[in-house]
Amino acid sequence: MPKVNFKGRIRFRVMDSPESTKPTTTIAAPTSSLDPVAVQDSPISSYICNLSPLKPVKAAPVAQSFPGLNSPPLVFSSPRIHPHRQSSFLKRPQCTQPSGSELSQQDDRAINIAKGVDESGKSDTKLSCGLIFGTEEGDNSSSVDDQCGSPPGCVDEFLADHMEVDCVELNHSENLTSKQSDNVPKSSSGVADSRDSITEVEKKYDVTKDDRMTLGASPAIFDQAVEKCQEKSPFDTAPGKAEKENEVGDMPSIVCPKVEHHDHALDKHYYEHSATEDAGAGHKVESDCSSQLLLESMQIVEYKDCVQATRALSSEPVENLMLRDPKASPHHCGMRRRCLQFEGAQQNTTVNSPGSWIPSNSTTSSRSSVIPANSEFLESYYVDVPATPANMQLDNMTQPTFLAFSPRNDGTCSSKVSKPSGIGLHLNSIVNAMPAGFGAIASIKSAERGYLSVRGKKSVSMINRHRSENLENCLISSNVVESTTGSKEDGRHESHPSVAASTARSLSHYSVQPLTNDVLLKPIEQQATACGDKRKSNSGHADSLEEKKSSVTNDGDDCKRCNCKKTKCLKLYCDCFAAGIYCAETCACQECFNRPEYEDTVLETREQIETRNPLAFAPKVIQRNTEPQANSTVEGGIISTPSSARHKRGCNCKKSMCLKKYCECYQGNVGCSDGCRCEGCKNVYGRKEDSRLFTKKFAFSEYGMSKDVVNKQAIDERLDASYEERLDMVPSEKGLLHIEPCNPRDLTPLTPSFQSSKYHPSPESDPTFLESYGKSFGSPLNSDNHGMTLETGHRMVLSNHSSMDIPSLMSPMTRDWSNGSGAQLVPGSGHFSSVSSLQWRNSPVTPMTRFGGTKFVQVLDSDDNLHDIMEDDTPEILKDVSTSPNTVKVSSPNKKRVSPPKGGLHELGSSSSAGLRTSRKFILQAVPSFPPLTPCLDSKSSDIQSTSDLQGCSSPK
DNA sequence: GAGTTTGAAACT
DNA sequence: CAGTTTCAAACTC
Repeated sequence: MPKVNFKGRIRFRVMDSPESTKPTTTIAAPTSSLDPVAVQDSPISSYICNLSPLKPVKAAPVAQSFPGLNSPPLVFSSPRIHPHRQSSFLKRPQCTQPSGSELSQQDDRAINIAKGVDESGKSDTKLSCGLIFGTEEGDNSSSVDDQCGSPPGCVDEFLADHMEVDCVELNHSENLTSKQSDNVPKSSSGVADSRDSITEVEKKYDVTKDDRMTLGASPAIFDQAVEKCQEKSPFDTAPGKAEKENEVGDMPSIVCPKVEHHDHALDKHYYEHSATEDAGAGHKVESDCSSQLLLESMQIVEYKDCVQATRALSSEPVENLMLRDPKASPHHCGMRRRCLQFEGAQQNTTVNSPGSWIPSNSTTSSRSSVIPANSEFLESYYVDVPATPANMQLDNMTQPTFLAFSPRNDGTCSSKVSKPSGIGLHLNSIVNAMPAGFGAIASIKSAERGYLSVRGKKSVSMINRHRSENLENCLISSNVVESTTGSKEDGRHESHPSVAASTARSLSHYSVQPLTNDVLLKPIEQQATACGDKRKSNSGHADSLEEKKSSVTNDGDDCKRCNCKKTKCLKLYCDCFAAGIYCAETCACQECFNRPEYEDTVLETREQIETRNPLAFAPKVIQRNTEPQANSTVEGGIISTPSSARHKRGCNCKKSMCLKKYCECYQGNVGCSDGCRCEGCKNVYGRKEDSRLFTKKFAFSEYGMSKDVVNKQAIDERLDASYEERLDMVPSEKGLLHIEPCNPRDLTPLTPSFQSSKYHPSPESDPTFLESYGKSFGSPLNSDNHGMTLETGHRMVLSNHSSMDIPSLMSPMTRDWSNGSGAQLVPGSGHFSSVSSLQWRNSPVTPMTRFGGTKFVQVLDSDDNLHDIMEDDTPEILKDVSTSPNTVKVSSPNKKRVSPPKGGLHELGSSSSAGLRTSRKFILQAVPSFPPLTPCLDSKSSDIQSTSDLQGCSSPK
C-alpha cells in the first residue's frame, strides 16, 4: 500500500539522511518490530537508550504498538513516564504490600483503563516499558532490547507487573525480559498467574478484599474482571490489540473514550507490549493487570477514574480517585499518546522490595492515616508505593526513580522504574503536562521523603480536580499549562494526607493523570498545549486557549497539528515530531511517517537528531514560572511568571520584535533572556534586556530590592496584560495554593531537558542554556545544573525556611514560592531532596530544578556563577522569590503586585533575607561541592539536596 | 483559502 | 562557526 511505499521512502530517507547508523537496521525493520528493537537494545548503551526515547518507541513498535517498550531506553523520560515510574514505583512497594501495591497498580491500571486502555496502556506501557527497561537495562541491555522488541509490558502490564511481580514474583521482571518473547504465548498462564497473584495478594492482604469492598466493587466483579483479564491475556501476541480492546471493553467503565480514540495504534502497541511482556513476566503482569484492572476496574468503576476523571462514580472515593486517577488517566491518555512513541523510553521501575513490606506497612499506615476509607484505599495504594520507597530505602527510593537505570531494587525486589524518556520530553513539554508529571513525580518522590508537606493536602487532590478545570484556563501557556497540570497532579498527590500516600498517589496519579488527562477536556487541552510547545505557548495566551480547546476537541493529540509536506514529519520542523508525539489524523501532513506504524523510523530519526543535538527534543521553553506566576500573582502579586520561564535556546527574531508567535519565546509565553539574539526585542513577557537587569538586579534584589522593583514594575506593566490572563488563572490557583505542591509536576516538562542533560550534558544543543545555566555551574551541564543549583539552593533555603522548602519542592518554582511561603506545606524538603535526586534525574527533575533552580539561582547569584543563572532565569527571579520572597517579588513581572508585595514579600523578605543569607551560606558550601560537572552527580556529591536538585538537573534542557 | 512573512531547522 | 537554504508555522489579505 501507499504506506509501504512510504515506509520505503522513509527508510531511505532515514537511512540516507539522518540516521545512517541505525537506519539500516531500524529502517529495515521499522515496521518489523523485532529487528529494530533488538538492534537498538543491544547496542544501546544505556546512554543511547537514555538519549532517545525513540528507541523505546521502536521497541514499542516492535511490539507493534508498544511505544512504551521503546521508551525505556529513552533518556528523556517524558513527564508521563515519571509519573508512571512513580506509580510503578509505588506499585512495587505496594506489591510488597499487597493491598497498597495492588491499589497502586490498580490505580495505574485504572488509569490505563481510563485512558481508554489504549492510551493508558501506552502510557503505562511506556512506563512499564520503562520499568522493564530499567530492569532490563539493569539486568542486561539485551533484556532491554527484548523488552523493546518484545512487547514490553503494556502499560497495564506495567502496573500489573509491579503488582504481580511484587506479589507473585519479584523476579518476574527479569523473567519477563527473557520471557517476553516466550511469554507472549504464555499470556494465558500469565492471566492465571495474575489471578493467583491477586488471590495471593488478597490472601496476604485482607485489605485488598476489604478494599474491594470499600471500593464497592464486589468480589464477583473483581473476579470477573480477573477472568476477563485472563481471557484477554491470551491475546498474547497479535491479538494483543484486540485483547486490549477487549480489556477495555472488559473494563467498560474504565475505558475512556478519548483514550481509545486517540491512539489506537499506540494502544495497540501498548497492548501488545503488555501482551508480550505479559507473556513472560508480562503474563503475570497482564494477569496482574487484569487482576489489577479488575481491581482497578472495580475501583475505577467506583471511582470511574479510568473511564473519565469526570466520571466520579462514587462521590468520595471517586473524588480521591478522580483527583488522581481521572486526571492521571486523562492526562496520560493525551500525553501518552503523543509521547508514547518517544515516551517509550519511559522507565518503569517496579520496585519489588523484599522490604516491600515495610513500605507496604508504611503504605498501610498511610492509608489509615490519611485516606478516608475508600479513598484511602486508593490512596493507600499510592501511598504504599511512595511509602515503601521512602520508608524502605532511600536507596530504593532513589532507585525507584532510577531503577530503570539501575536495577538495584530489583535485587530484592525487582523494581522497574520507568525511565524517563528524555524524548518523551516533548511530551513533557507537551505533556509537559506530562512533564508536570515528572515534576510531580519528582516532587512526589521528594514528597515521599519530605512528602509530609504534600500530605496535608488531600484537599489538594480536590484542587487538582479544580485544576483540571483550571487547566483550561491554564492553557494560557502551554508551559504554564504543563506546570499547572503538574501542579494539579501534585496537588492531587499532596492532597492525600499521608505523605507517603500522597507521594505514592502523586506518583500513580501523575502517571495516570497525565495520561488520562482526564477525560476532562481541559486536561487534554493541556496536553495538547504541552504537546506543542509552540502551540502550547501560543495557546498559552488566552487566545491560545480557544485554539487549544478546538485542538483539544480534536483529541488530546491535536495539540499539535502539523501540516508538513516535505519533511514527512520526521524533522523538527514538524511540531508533532518535535513534540515527541505521533501525528494525528487531524494533522494535514503529507506522507507522514510520524506514526506508530513507523515507530522505528521515527525513533531512528529522533536518535539521529538527538545525536546532533541532544536537546533537540527537549522542551523549548523551560517552564519555571508559569505556575509560579499564578502563585506569585496570588501571593504577592509577584507575577514574574513569564520571566521565570525561558526559552531553551533563545530566539533569534529580527523582525517580529518577539511580539509574534514567530518568536519561540513569545510563543512559549516566556520572556527573552540573554540567550536570545533577538533584535528590537519587545517581548511582552520580558525583554532580553530586562531579563538581564532583572536577573542581575534581581539577584541583588533579594539583597537590594529597589532596583529590581523598578525594573519589574516596568516589566510588569508590560506583562500585566499577558499576565492578567494568567492571573485570572492564578486566582484559581490561589485557591489551589494547596495544589502548589502539585505544581512541581509542571516542572515535568523540564524533565526532557533533564534527560538530555543527563545523557547529553553537551552544551551544544543549548548554548544559551549552558551559558545561563552552565555559567552558574561552570559546567555545561544543562538545566540540570540549574535544577541542581536551584534545588540545592532551594533546599538550602528550605533548610532555612522549612515551610518554604516544601512548597518550593512541591510546587514549581515560582508558585511554590509564593505559595510555598504561604503553603510551605512541607518541611521535609531535605529528605525530599535526597530521595528525589535519583528520581528527579530521570525526569522529574524539572520540578526540582524549578524550585531549587530559582532559589538556587539566587543563591548562586549571590555567588558569581549563580548570578548568571539568575539572568537566565531572570524572570525566574520571581522564582528566586520563591527561594526568597524578595526574589519572587522581583522576578514577578507583575512587580506591582509583587514588588509591593506585600506581606508576602515582606515575609519573603524577612524570611528570605534570613533565608537567603542562610541559603547563601549553604550555597557557598554547596557550590564548591558542586563540581561543575554533571549536575546530578555533583549535586549528589555536594549535598543530598543537591542530589535532588541533580535529579532536577538532569532535566536540563 | 491563498499568498506572504518569519524564524527555526537543516544543510553546506 | 557562519552563511545559506529549506521548511512549516504564523500571519495577512
